[in-house]
Amino acid sequence: MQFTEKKIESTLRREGYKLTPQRRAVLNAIADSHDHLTPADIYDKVRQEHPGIGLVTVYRTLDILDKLGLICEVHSGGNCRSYLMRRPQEHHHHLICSECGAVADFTECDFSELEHRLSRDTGFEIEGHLLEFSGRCHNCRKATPS
Amino acid sequence: MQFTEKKIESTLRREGYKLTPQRRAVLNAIADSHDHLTPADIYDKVRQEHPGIGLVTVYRTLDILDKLGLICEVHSGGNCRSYLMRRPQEHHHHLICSECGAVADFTECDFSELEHRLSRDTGFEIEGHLLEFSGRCHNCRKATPS
DNA sequence: TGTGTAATTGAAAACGTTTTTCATTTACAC
DNA sequence: GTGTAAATGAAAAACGTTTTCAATTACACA
Ligand SMILES: [Mn+2]
Ligand SMILES: [Mn+2]
Ligand SMILES: [Zn+2]
Ligand SMILES: [Zn+2]
Repeated sequence: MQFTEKKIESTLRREGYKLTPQRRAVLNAIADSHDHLTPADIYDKVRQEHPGIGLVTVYRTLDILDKLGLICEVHSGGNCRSYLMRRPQEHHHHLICSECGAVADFTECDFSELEHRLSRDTGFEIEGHLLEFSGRCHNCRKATPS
Repeated sequence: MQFTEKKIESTLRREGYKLTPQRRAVLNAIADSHDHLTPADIYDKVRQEHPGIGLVTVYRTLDILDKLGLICEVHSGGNCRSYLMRRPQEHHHHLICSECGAVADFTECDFSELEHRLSRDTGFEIEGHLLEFSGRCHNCRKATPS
């Protein structure tokens, strides 16, 4: 923990970000929890020790920490829905371009083995799954080869 | 297409829902597109033929169609983030309880083969993936065995 | 083919989350 | 210490979504 925290602080500094008490507080809130915390969760936790912090600062700090790869953003259930016609036996998954948002479909996914194992290990009764790959699509690769 | 549409209309009726022009319009908007449409997308499309429809009605219709299993909701990128500390080499995935939201972690995922194939077929350069199982957790199963 | 009624609709307002704006404060290089 | 650019927080705007409620409408039934 302390190790990780030190490393994170030095990363911030190295990237030219100032190390403010607010950032430290957000960092600690996340580090102290083994759960996923929403921005609001983090705001609430941080305010206990640090009343007066602005929610805006929490958002800004999260953006930075995420951009630096120090925390990771989890795509949790909520307001990010889109819909499509359910066509029978058309279970499929997506490849999404991180640059332009282009979507390609694919259908391959065989999780029967993994589902058995997980079910046994966790007691969950598995009902469905979500599989998504992200990457750069053909067009974006041509446009800006990295 | 016509077939699917007819089936859907009869399903609505069978479940006691009235078949209004607005519902038909939302249905057609989704059926006509092979893309995922957000509620706002659908609203825009529907309004072309059916100005005066309320966005509220779109939302309500989507809820119903989803509940009946006629369309499916896709978890697309957007505003549903939560954060956790990125611990090195801790790439992992989630099992999420659809009833209480409990989360269990697991680490197994080997997509190297699939990634190769997808990359070849689609031209995407794959950078990452998201895998999530949903189901009912141990506690929820004990509480309400289905 | 009317008629009654419960379901459905849309305007408006409320809501929760995230972003923008801007004046004030602060970290830190010198 | 001092100067300066970066960071903060209050407030308001901007989202996407839900609630409320009076007016409208689909459809079962006479
Ligand atoms: Mn698709
Ligand atoms: Mn986890
Ligand atoms: Zn692209
Ligand atoms: Zn549960």
